[in-house]
Amino acid sequence: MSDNSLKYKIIFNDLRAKIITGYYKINQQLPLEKELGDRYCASRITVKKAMDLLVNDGLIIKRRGVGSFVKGAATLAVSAPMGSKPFGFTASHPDETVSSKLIEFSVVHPQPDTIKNLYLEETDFVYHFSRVRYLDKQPCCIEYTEIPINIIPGIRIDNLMDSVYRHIEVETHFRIQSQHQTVRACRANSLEAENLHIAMIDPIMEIEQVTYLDNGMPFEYSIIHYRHDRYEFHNVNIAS
Amino acid sequence: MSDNSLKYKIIFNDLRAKIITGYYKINQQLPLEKELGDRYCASRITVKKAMDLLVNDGLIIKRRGVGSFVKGAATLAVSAPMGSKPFGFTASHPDETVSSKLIEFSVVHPQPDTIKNLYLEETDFVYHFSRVRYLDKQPCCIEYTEIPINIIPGIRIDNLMDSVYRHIEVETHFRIQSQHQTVRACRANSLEAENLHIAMIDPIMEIEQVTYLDNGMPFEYSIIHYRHDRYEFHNVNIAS
DNA sequence: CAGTGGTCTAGACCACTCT
DNA sequence: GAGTGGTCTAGACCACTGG
Repeated sequence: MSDNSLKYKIIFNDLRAKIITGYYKINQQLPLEKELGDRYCASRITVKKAMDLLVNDGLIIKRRGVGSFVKGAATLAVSAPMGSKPFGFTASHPDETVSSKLIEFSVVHPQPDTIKNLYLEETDFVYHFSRVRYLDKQPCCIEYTEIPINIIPGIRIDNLMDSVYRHIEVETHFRIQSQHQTVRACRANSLEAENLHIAMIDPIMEIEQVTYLDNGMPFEYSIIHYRHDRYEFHNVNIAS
Repeated sequence: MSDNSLKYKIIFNDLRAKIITGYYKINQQLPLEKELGDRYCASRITVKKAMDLLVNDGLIIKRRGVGSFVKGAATLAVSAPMGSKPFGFTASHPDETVSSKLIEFSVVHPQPDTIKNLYLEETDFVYHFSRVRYLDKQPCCIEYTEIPINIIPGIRIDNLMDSVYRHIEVETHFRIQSQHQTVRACRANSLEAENLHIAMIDPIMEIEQVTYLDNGMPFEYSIIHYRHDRYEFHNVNIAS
């Protein structure tokens, strides 16, 4: 999966590292596509593909007739090395200690929002669970999740104390391919106030998300409520 | 600008419209890249480029050895037609009546966050203004903005009642090229509570953003506070 | 005018899925 | 084995920038 020996990924990762570490400085011009092609023994098209990915991540801009330049916000931009895009709470925090407290775990019929987003029937069954998630012992968010038992069978309590996504990728031959998210602000309820150690008037960042397997099937509907001081969402928009 | 006679944009827009209108239904297989190439008189590479853009927008998935399929969340996905990516409040709400109330407008030295994000000196001058923004007369958000006078000269009060971005694209030869955003939840202050017609305990969606011209220069630092019930943020993540 | 990146093609080969 | 999409190339032409 995600083979990093591909030329365009090698070039992307190499240029990305040189930008982030400051080898290429802000506003500095990058080598020309043709020259990078020679350097990496790649065609101009392959170099262009790698550099277009850097544009999408907000690290560089390209100006026709002029050249390519490191963007001002390069070090702040949302950019991960190719082949290591993280999905899920555990994978998103590799440098911190992730722990969980299980609030609820049952098998029930799906909620209306789950039915709608995962294309289920009222009579289907789903794993229904909620967890408080901690980073280095500090409460960070509460997740409310439903996963159909037909798609991902065999979830047990010990999976919930660890990473559910890891269980899925290990126990099935599927990979997690994509995630659609909606971000909102809302207020905490009493359960959240107690478990996240906040006041009920404190704001909450709500993420509503549907996660997809690599066969195109949506397998998870989840609402995540973050402490507002433990989460922010980064985004880059590029004109078409 | 953004020439829509390009083949890959035509193909992207056409397929996108057919997915959104339901001509291609959820989970339905799209025609093969080769067949679409014949149909649009384009090479397979050009068709692939258009379809990869659909993947990025969350409208389809591609499975090697199998084909391409309309994604479940296709109609909910974040996708705009090529050549019409909107930047700014006015352009993002073409179907509603946008109006503004000016709270403050002055020329001052930049705030520390502006200095840091736009690479200014303490001794530079910026336009400093804040506006309440209304959709169909309903208060929606407050924007707090600073723009260096050296980069975009000639902003006047009547520009602030309209779209500042439109003023920039009309009065300068620059285009707005990209925007880096950070999204958070926070609480309203008394000014916001009064102007947005909400309570001080109500949550707020905060967008902190830096906007770039097509020469790579950041020209605007802005904080936008939205009513939590008038804004949500959509996002699609694709594994690399 | 020379030189940049943008688009597009034809063709090749590979990795993968399904039967 | 047949057929899909993924990667990569060499080469062409175009649009744009700057001197």
